Amino acid sequence: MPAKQVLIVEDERPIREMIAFGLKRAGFEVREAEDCRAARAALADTRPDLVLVDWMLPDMSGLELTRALKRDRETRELPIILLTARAEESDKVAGLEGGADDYVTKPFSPRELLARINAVLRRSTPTGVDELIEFEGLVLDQGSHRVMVGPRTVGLGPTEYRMLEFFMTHPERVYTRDQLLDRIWGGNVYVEERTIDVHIRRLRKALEEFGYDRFVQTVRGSGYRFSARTV
Amino acid sequence: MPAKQVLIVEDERPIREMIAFGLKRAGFEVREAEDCRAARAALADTRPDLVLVDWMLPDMSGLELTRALKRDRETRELPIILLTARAEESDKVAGLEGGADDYVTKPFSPRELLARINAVLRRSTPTGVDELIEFEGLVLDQGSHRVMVGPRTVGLGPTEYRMLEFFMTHPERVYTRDQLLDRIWGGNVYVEERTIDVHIRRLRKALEEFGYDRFVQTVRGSGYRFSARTV
DNA sequence: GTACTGTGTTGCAGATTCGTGACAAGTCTG
DNA sequence: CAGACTTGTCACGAATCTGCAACACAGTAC
Repeated sequence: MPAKQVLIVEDERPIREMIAFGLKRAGFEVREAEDCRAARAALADTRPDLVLVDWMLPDMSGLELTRALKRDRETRELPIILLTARAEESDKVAGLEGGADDYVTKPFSPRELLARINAVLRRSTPTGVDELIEFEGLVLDQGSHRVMVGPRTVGLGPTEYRMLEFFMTHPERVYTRDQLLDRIWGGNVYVEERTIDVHIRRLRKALEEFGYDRFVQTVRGSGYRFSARTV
Repeated sequence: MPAKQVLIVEDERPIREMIAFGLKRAGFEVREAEDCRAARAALADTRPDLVLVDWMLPDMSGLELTRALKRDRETRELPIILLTARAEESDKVAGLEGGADDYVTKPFSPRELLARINAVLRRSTPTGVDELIEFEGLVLDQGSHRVMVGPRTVGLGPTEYRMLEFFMTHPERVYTRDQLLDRIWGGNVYVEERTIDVHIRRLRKALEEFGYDRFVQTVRGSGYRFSARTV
């Protein structure tokens, strides 16, 4: 079982680091964000397995962030735990109604926090990257998000590399060529949409060499999808 | 783009009709309900794209209705806009926490209402493709009937896909070929009405492959209806 | 029954979308 | 600079989708 990744959204640095320390010791991989903007940026990059959100944040309340994440299809499944101060506890109902999966009142013991996290993770369905990693021979180094195919990376150019990386972190979902350009080539580059097809082809070819066929699927009229399902 | 359907829940008839008039002029399809009970009945019949709820209603407060709708998995996704009188404005926070997507204070100009509606719809309705993805799979959560069409390559072309998508979101209701052309093909395309029949045939055929017969029903002289009832 | 209307079914040609190989320009390495 | 490697485009054929017409069948009115 690869390490679970937790994103901590908390503005007060000491608290944040304390939590991070505790989680790392418990075997979690930790990412940190000091406000909602940073959190969104982090989420756009990589999807963690769980998000810890402080109730009070400088730019947007944790509740609002929760609500926003639960509203977005992209992040709806993401388990969220709210951190609230005792005084704010009366708002816990609002917190849960906002879509949070659980809440923990400060001050809390590391043991309690861990218990909550594990409980929420157990509840949430793990059909995603992890499954992919374990199920298939492809190795996804969760830390640096480096994708390795077989003993050496062969036949994959940097672009196909990024493409595979993106697909592995966003499986089971169809992306239009437009979206792929956005998320793999990044922002404002002018590239023909059909170019995607060519890179898809190259990626497929490279994967085939290792017996990984049918992972990149075409959804006619829409785009492409990366799937571990045997179809 | 097919016309969006809005359900107005408002007990005072003049206000309700005024709003309805404005929305129709703006190209929306409008349904009306005078209280929460009627609203629920209407929702059981057909699911609109958005609901306008008055704060003060005879049988249940708009806030309660909002909360109830947001609590039910069936209607959770449904965007809701609350209509509040100026005096009630202090409750707006409660309204939003109850799950409403936006609120508008009376009196409001038609223009403002339209702006809010469009904003909410923009937020809640992803691009066509994304919507597809959401149904990719394919999941019809129709009450207790959960219908799934296997993963991709169901023999469904984009058009049949949109057709199924439309039917799934508007079940239990008869649509004429004319309406189907409007809402599935969108606005101004000249297509023979009989073409609908062909696509209906293809959709039926594809569904049959998965044992989902009799979902698409013919209403002779009128049109077609999609029903999840096993009849 | 007969005529008539509405719907089911099938085949097909044009249109659209995708897969694939080739290629020139660009980049990096030594 | 040569050579190896990447990368974006293009062109062409293959696969698929789409709307239509034509025919078959069912329901209805007389």
